[in-house]
Amino acid sequence: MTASSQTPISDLPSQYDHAAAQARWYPYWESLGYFHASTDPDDARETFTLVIPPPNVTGALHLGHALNNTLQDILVRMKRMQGFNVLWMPGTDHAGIATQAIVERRLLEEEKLSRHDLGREKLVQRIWTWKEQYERRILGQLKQMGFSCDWSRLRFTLDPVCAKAVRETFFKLFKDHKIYRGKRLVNWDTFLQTAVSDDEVFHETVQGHFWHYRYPVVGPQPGEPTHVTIATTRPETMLGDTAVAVHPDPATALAKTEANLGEKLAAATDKDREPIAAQIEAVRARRQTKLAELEQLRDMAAAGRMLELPLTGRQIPLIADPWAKPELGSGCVKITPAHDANDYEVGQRHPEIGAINILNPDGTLGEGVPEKYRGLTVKKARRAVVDDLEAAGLLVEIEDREIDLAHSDRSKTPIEPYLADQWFVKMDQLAQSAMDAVADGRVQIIPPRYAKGYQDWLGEKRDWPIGRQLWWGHQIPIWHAPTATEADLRKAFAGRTDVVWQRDEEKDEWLLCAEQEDLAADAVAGHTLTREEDVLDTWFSSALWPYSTLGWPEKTAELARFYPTDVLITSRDIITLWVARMVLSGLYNMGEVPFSKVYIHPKILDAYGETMSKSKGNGVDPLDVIDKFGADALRFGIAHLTTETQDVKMPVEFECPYCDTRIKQTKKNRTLPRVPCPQCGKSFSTQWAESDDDKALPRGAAVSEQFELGRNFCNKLWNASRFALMNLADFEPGPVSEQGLTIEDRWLLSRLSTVTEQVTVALESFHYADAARTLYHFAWDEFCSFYLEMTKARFGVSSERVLVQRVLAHALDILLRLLHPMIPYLTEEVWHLLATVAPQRGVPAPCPTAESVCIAPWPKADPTHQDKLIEKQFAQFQAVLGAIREIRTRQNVPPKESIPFSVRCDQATASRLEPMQAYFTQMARAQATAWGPKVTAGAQVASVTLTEGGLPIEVHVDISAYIDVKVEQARLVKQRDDLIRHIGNMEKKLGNENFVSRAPAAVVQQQRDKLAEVQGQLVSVEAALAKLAK
RNA sequence: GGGCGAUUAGCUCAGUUGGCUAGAGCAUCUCGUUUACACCGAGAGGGUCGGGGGUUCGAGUCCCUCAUCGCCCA
Repeated sequence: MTASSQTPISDLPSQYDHAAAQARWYPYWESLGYFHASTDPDDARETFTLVIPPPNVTGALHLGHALNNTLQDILVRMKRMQGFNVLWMPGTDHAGIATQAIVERRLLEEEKLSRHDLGREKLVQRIWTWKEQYERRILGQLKQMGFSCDWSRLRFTLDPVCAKAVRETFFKLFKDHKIYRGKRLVNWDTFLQTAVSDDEVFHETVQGHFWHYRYPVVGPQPGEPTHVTIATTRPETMLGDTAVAVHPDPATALAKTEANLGEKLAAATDKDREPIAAQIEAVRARRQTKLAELEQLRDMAAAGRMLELPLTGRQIPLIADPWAKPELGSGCVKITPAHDANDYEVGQRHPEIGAINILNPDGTLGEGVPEKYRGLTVKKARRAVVDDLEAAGLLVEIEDREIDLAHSDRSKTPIEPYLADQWFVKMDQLAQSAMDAVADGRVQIIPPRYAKGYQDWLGEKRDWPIGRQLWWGHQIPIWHAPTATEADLRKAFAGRTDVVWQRDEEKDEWLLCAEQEDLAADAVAGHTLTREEDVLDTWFSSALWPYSTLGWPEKTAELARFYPTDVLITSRDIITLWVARMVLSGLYNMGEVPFSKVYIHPKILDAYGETMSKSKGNGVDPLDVIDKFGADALRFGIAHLTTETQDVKMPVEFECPYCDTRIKQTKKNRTLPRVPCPQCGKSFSTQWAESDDDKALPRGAAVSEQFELGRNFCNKLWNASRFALMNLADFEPGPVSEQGLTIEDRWLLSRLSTVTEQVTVALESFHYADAARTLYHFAWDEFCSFYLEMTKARFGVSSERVLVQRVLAHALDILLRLLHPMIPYLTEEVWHLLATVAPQRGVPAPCPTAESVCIAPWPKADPTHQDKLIEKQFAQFQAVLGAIREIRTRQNVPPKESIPFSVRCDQATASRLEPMQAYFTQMARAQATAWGPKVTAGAQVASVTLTEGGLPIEVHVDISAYIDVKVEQARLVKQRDDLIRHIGNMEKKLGNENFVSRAPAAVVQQQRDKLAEVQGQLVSVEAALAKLAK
């Protein structure tokens, strides 16, 4: 494609058409293969690689993804321009539980079917359909945002290439005895009938009860209590009790509690004192009333006494364990190891008490409870148990209480702690290797504060539960052989290295693991093998992402060239779940860390500081933002906000589809199905619309004003480019000699060089906001507001025209290249337009340019252009111009009127500024009447004294035709007072012996110079005042 | 309960190793369509840097403490 499909320069619209540019240039880049990383052996370019954090296929992308990928694309595009062979590896994640949960929920809602009605194969098929649909949508979104991934290498965590890596890793771990099966208390989702990880659980406080009831002591001896009282929020779990615990040393425990409270009291503020004092009182009282009894129970526990467990006919032991808190309740606590995390720990310390599972996978009560309760749901069982305890006269009290209840994030139903078989990876050595990699700097986490969480989490070395009772995922490559002997296995797999086995003593069976090929049910003669049903945790496959995507375990050209990758850019919430696991798996499988740098970026929050989510209704769809503001504006806005310490707060607004009014999103309106527009009165629908009436309304997009900055900036650039292009119609390439350059040319080249350096450094160190702000300021306030404005006066001068055109074409060229990573579409659009008028351009000599800015070389700062003196001199010009403009406005000089002014300054400054008269005319409608040290102010002038560049410059504007003495006096008086106060402060400082003797000499001198300047200013102001008073 | 981070103009944010009278964008006010841009131009107003201590010649910046908010881990 060439620019011929673009509009001719003379017809360019005055607003940047982002939609057209997006449609034009993305296919262009793709068709020319710019995003494709090369494995050609003759390609000697250094590689630069990063893998995308694969978005999961649960749903569409949100602004968080936009941020994450914008930052990656900015880096990738810069590196590509710097000449690297860049691979940005794209892909998506199957997100096992999340995706299956969504498809199951829809299945139930729309067809009233459970997954069991459908069967494994059909359900998985449905999920694949879902995946295809959402993957397409996600990829479309990524492309619209302009991301330059190597799409020819697209991967999915469940595709055959990744599956091979997963199989290989599992096999290797199993062979290394790093995988085992054990019983663990898991978070059981009774709706989805699977274990969910801690990260998939959210807590909610609900109104509940605290039931107190009594267990009879078996054969109480004289003087002993006949019952112990326990309390629970979940009475039905008593059916699974296997002990009651009492503290082994209640006296010491109470004393310790009291001592702790005492310390707290001493440190407390007045208002906190009272409740703490009350607590201490309670503990003391308790020692009086309860201690003897608790000690007696403790002795009974030591003696092996038993309790009657009501309703079950079982007897359970009284045990001594510190989990029982003597200061709380009765001091005794029931122990249900199979259904409570703390009780499970107690069970580990007292293995003899055992554990009884009372639940079926679907959340009804099962084999472990008396006949009568079997098949009841937890809710019904709770009522039955409470009723039966009451009937038995054992219920003591029911207390109302707020309870922290765990819910599954996936099904939104309450979690039941549940003892289940689980597959684990042993983490001791693996975790250590990942800790070492960060500790010794092979992996650098940026900003470094995030390394602490990473190290702390790995330091616990908790084994990794990898099994999920799901159907969507990598099925665990284990076959159970309950009947075969090891001799059978040896015989069946003689000579094969791709099958290994281990004994599971507890289950009394052999576990076989097969490397890549599945085992047939009859693979062992005379025995039947059954495949493990569980699938692997999604993180198991994403842990391999940096090399599974490159084809490992095959020895591919990609793997050889692109592993290890360079950078990973991600969000802080998956540092442990994902980053840590990639590091340890990379070390384990590849022997090398998967990336050397991890950049952790901020999160996008709404105006209330809450994370955005569809379920809260405060989410913003990047496509809505693109529609409204354009992809470039979205990207620039994001870069501009990505600072190091702050999360990105983004006030969300609805946009009325009728009248474009923006309506601030509130916690109240963000969950409504329809919202009325306060401007035009009509209602529009939101994401919550369900009824046909609501759905019929046009949708109000959710956007944020934060993107206006980017949109305005793009439009500014567009118009600046348009102006430049119009004036370059007769451009002729040629050399630019140093001698021909004016002060403004040299200023621009100097600034360009400095900015190039700053932007490069900022982007290479992930300081996106710095880079964006630097470019924004340079492009708008310097390139547009000064250089372009000044060209207006120069284009008409035939002797200057050619040179100005050459400098301008060069400046625009560099600016486009520096901006391309952030705003790729606009820069590409202009790049091609520029090529039509100035295909060869450059300073000092013109050279042919790249066909696309996407592959144009990244600008190099030319240090010979950097000139601090020129910048200072230019600043003087700006200051004089500013002074004239200020006086004009203040004195209400009509904009069209030209006014005379004079400047008193040293001769050198005068001879520099005097030739710039054309600009004072052009930019301030002012004519200089005199320049130099001998200039005196006329009678009716408004004056400003500048200290720009050290020496005072007095600007006197003749306003005899307009003067408003009062206005001028008021301003001067205010200025004088400010100066006097300021001088006072500085004199005080300089009069301080400590300051003069202890501060660095340079700082002291600086203060003295400043004082002199300001005193000079004061003299001028007072002189001006005196003149007005006449 | 432990850890991390934040608190600067009405709003969203900058502010390098402590050192010019604390900056930007949006919003507000005044004026404006003169060679690209009203998604624009010129100018103005607006801040006890969350509170309180401390270190220092000097604190938005360093230390302590309190308050509020957010996130992570128990």
